Amino acid sequence: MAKSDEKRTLNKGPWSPEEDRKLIAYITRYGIWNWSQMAKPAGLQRSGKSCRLRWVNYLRPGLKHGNFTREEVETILDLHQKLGNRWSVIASRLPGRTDNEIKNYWNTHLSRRLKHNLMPKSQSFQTSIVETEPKSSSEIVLPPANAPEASFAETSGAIQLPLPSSNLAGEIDQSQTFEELQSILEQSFTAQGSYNAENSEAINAELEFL
DNA sequence: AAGTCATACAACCGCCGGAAT
DNA sequence: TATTCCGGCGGTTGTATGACT
Repeated sequence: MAKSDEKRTLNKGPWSPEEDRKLIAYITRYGIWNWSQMAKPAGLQRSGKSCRLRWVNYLRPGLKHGNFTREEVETILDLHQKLGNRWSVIASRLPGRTDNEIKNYWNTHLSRRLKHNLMPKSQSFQTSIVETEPKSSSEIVLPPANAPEASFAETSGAIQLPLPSSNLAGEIDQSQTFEELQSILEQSFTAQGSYNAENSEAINAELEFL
């Protein structure tokens, strides 16, 4: 098929649970070797970029989703003040969070607040943070100080998953349930010595919605 | 209840830098 | 050295959902 035809037939938009499952299964079995070439053998009509984005931002084990903790928000504010829009650098300081997630959080929650507070950046954030119920959705609300702390387990970057030679390699097929995939992912992390309870929670969270 | 507006966030696009050839 | 390819980054858009009138 010509490249232009391939481009035309590529899926766009939201990922389906089935596509997620295929990507997880493929990466669990073969690891990450070349995004642009992985999609086809994985059975996905997606661009390599799309696959990479989906994995990095949502499927990768160890990711946290949901509300940012007070510590995380403070870290974002602090680092953004120092670094500007260097989201990937900021994300590297917030294990389990992605640059895209932080960027979205900034754009929807924090930047508007900055705009409304026509004060020097360094002061505006400190004084605009509220710790009670928000008066409007645009107001920054920090979690209580006793909220669970952010995990600092290292989770960023590509992971090394077992290759086909491992015992896990032959265990995945198209009819695999997510419970089974979850188990295999956990085994993958155990095998590489990076599995822990936080990974477990993250894997659960990732697979739950599927 | 229906229509409109605002918000949140998943995903895409274009660009850039580094590695490979 | 020049070219090509790939991965990564930041900006932006599209859409689903909730709030409001």
